[in-house]
Formats: sequence, structure tokens, C-alpha cells
Amino acid sequence: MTTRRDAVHDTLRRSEGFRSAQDVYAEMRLHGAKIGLTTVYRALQALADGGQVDVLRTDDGESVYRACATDTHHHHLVCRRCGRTVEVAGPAVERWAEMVGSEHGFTEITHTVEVFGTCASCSAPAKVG
Amino acid sequence: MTTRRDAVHDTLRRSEGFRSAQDVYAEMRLHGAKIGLTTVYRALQALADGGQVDVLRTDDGESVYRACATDTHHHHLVCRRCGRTVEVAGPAVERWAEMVGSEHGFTEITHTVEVFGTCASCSAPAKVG
DNA sequence: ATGGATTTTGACAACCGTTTTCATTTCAGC
DNA sequence: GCTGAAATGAAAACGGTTGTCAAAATCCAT
Ligand SMILES: [Zn+2]
Ligand SMILES: [Zn+2]
Ligand SMILES: [Zn+2]
Ligand SMILES: [Zn+2]
Repeated sequence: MTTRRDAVHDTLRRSEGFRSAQDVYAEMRLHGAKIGLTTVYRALQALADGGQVDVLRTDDGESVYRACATDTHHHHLVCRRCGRTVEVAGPAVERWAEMVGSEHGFTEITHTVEVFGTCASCSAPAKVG
Repeated sequence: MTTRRDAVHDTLRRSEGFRSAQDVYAEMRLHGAKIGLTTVYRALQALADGGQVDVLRTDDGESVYRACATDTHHHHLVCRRCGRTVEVAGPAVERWAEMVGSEHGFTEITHTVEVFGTCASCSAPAKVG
């Protein structure tokens, strides 16, 4: 059954931003979960395949996962400092991608769109003393 | 000296789409170039750092490089079958990304946008006989 | 419950793209 | 030519991920 998969999913849901497999694994172990790294990888893959979590690649090639609140197509605005993530819709972008694709004779058009920035609390001046 | 770097850059310029380091290395060796894989990696990194080539990550985590015609900010429409790539501008997307970021209090906003599809010649029915 | 087939698990090893290391080669300036 | 700095590349190390396979858990018909 899917006890482990659910545990992984739960850990992800409790997280604010995108998390790596090793990340998730470490936290689960910290909290006393009895699970192996391999299983975490498998669970995350399965969840991603089933569309229950979103995946993206960090600049250094790590896959990171997130259990998003909405199950409809959306994109992410993520703080490059703390990882805080907000789900954003972009109807204009969806249309633009479709158009740009078909304009050049391409079909079965898909796209990846991610927005990065420094969130308000991270760009606040560091408090001294 | 930039002899090797130039050679790598040239190989890239002669290519239609995005190429991996190992890809570029293999082709250069095929054509008799005396160069090591390490140097190809270093050259590609340097070119990417200098903004002379664009980089993106394939789904399986490989970095691929392309010498684009324009040196201004742009995005790519790439055929997921043959790799044919066309550079596209998206003023609307640029504005949307900025807006979505500042709306949520984010600063120093950047974005990644890639469009994939099947190009006209790849979606043409396979010729039989 | 019981035994056996089936699935899930996880320690460990293999994989693969990339980076580091470091000894050698190349090059610029003298 | 000589010398120090920079570039090169073979080989080893690295790190995230995937494959292997035997053990453990689960299911199911009896
Ligand atoms: Zn932040
Ligand atoms: Zn979209
Ligand atoms: Zn094509
Ligand atoms: Zn842009």
C-alpha cells in the first residue's frame, strides 16, 4: 500500500517551498520515520508522475519537489534566498506560448515558466544586534 | 589564448540546436580536433558565463548549450524531436514576470521561459518506402 | 490461521554528467 | 634560450540519481 508514499507526500505538504529528495529523506528520518532514501526517491517520482507534486530542476541539477495547493496548470514565483514559493497563474503567458509555437509551425506545444526573486522578508535589511 | 574556446564556440555556431558538452566534444574529435573533454567543459562554462552562449537543462539533467544569433534577452522554441530551435522574443512575458513578482513583494526578479513543441518537419507523416 | 505468490522496501553498488586534481604542455615576456 | 604564468587533459573524485537483489511486508486462496 501507499503508507510510505503518503508519508512523503505529507512531508512535502508541510513544506513551504520546493524540497529535494535528500532533503525530504533527512527530515523524515529526523522525525523518526523509518524509511530509506531509495523509497523516498521512488515515492517522489510516483507522485510527480501522478501529477500530485510539481518538480523542477535547480541550477545545480538537483530535482526539487513541491505539493502545490492547486491541481490546475500554474507556475511558481520562488524566493531565491529562502525558497518561499507562491503559485501564480499566467493566462497571458499560456496564450503567448501557444501563439509563438503555432506561428512557427510547431504542434503539441508545452512550456516551462518559472519566476525567481527575493521575497519581501529576505530583502528586508538584516537586523543588527 | 582562446584557440580552444573559439573552436568550441565555432562548433556550437555550426549547430542547429542545443548541444551537450559531450556532444560537442565527440563532434570535435570526429573532425580531428585535438582537445580534451575537460577543456570543452571549461570552454562552454566560460562562454556561458560570458553570455556568449545560452544554457539550459534537459529533463534528464544534462546541460546543453547554444550559440544564439542575438545577444539580447530572448527565449527559445525548441523541437522536442529534432532539436531545431528558434529564438523568440516575448515582451508580454517579460512584463508579466515583472508584474507577478512585484505584486508579491519580490525584487530582483528573473525568469526562465522555454517553449517546446514538435516542429513542422518532425510532425509530417513519415514517408513510407 | 497457513502457505505461497506478489509487491514493497532499502542497503548497497552502479551510473553518468560534471568538477577537481595535478602533472605536463604551451605561451608571453624577457 | 630561460622563466613564470596560464592552459590543457587524463584520471580520479564527486553527487544526485537509478538499478540490483535479497529480505520483509502484504495479499489471497485455501
Ligand atoms: Zn525569501
Ligand atoms: Zn503555463
Ligand atoms: Zn523537429
Ligand atoms: Zn524573458
